[in-house]
Amino acid sequence: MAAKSNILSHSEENYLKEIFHLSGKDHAKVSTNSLADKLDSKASSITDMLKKLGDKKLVSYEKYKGCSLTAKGEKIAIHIIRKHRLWETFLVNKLNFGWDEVHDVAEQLEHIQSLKLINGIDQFLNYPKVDPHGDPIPDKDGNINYLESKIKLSDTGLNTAVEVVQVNEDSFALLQYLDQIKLGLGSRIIVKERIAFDESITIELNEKTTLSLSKKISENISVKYIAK
Amino acid sequence: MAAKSNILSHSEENYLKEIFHLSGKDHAKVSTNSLADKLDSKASSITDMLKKLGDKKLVSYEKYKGCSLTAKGEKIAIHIIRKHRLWETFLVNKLNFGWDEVHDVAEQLEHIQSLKLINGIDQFLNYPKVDPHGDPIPDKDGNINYLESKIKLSDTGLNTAVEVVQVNEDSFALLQYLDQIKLGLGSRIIVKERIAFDESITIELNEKTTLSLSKKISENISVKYIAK
DNA sequence: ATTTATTTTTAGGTAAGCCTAAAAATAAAA
DNA sequence: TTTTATTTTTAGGCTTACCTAAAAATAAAT
Repeated sequence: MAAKSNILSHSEENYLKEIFHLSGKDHAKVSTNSLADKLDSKASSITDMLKKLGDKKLVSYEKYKGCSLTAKGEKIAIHIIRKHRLWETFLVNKLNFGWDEVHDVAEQLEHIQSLKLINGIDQFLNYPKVDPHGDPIPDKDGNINYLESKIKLSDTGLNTAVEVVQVNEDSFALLQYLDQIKLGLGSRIIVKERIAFDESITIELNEKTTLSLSKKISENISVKYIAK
Repeated sequence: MAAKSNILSHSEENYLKEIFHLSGKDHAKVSTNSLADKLDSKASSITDMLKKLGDKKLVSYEKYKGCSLTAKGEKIAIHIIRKHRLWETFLVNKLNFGWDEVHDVAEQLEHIQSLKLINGIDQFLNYPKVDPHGDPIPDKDGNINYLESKIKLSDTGLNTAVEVVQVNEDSFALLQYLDQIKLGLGSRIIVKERIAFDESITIELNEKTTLSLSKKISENISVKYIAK
């Protein structure tokens, strides 16, 4: 019996990571098409890979029923996400990358195989809790400290002070725009008005600027309420 | 006509790097078998790849005549070596890796694609000139500052003070042994005796220890003469 | 100059990870 | 419930980067 290698390909790692993201906190089943979408490939390719990951016991997969991560698969997914977020933090904090410049590089760095390296980076950064977009960084045991009181800006009540705690890192264009209007983690916002027609909002930003944000933007920004 | 992608696979990059190393400063032709040896693969695989790299104009290749890098191929090879050595330096200087622990991780990191990243690391390290094994780090334009007066310990004259400037990074066992006997970059050595039978040498190390080194070890350590 | 040994190439095959097109299963609508 | 639409899977192909075994070219030895 050949010793199973235990080392996963970049592709396999990306599948696990994406299943984790799509599955969400409730560990919901993930459909073939949604994965194809996120991974920029075709449904038939997804089916192939899900079979393989199923055989390796990293994913629970039943034909036509979607998939979810096993404990083993989830552990690996979380470790990849840990690496991704630590590298992003390193790039921003130590090498002066902008928060809009880190994603692609981190997608490469997350596949580097070395516990000593990533734990070294963690220590070097003094064990950061969140990455430059406000996403929690799993610790070396895989624990993730979710901010419970996090709420989407699109769901925020009117005339209440909130603080930006997280933004979606997936869109380069969004991050660039937020940079431009000087909206970042820690920014203070009061939603002044919500327009029924398109669900856009008018906000007061950092006690200074007043501006309008589309629904699409406000859905990708998360905040927490703060004592005023 | 399809736009050629310009991005090389890890495998292609490894071939270029290895051809550069085997070719040496005189740009000698590299044989198929010597590459197969270094790359841990079979001659037939090498032939396949040399054809491909030849088509891409990264390598000059004529059947049965060996290969050498084109200007374009050499530029890429040097860039990969730059990345490898900068990462090794980062691991040792910033993350407290031992010089025997960095090779495998650097082999992975050297393939990360981002000029901003590697130039950022270079700056962060304050533009180091040599890596932890004493090998010169190419600058961002590809210039390599070879130490002209470098000489192998195996070729050093008797009773003359020399200083260790470089050791071969390829062997984990060698680096570990050197660590053990406390021989590192900057160590001072005087060769006291050379045994004709096996060409082993007896050295005085750091004005303290006296010990014997095999020919194989002394060939993998380079030194320069110093004023005593 | 032949013969022998070594090196290199060709021919044909494999596994991973993707693809398209067609078939099958499931979900939604009439 | 039957039809229609959507989702997912199967079947068969492609490319990359390997492999083995056999053939061809080159180098070394007699």
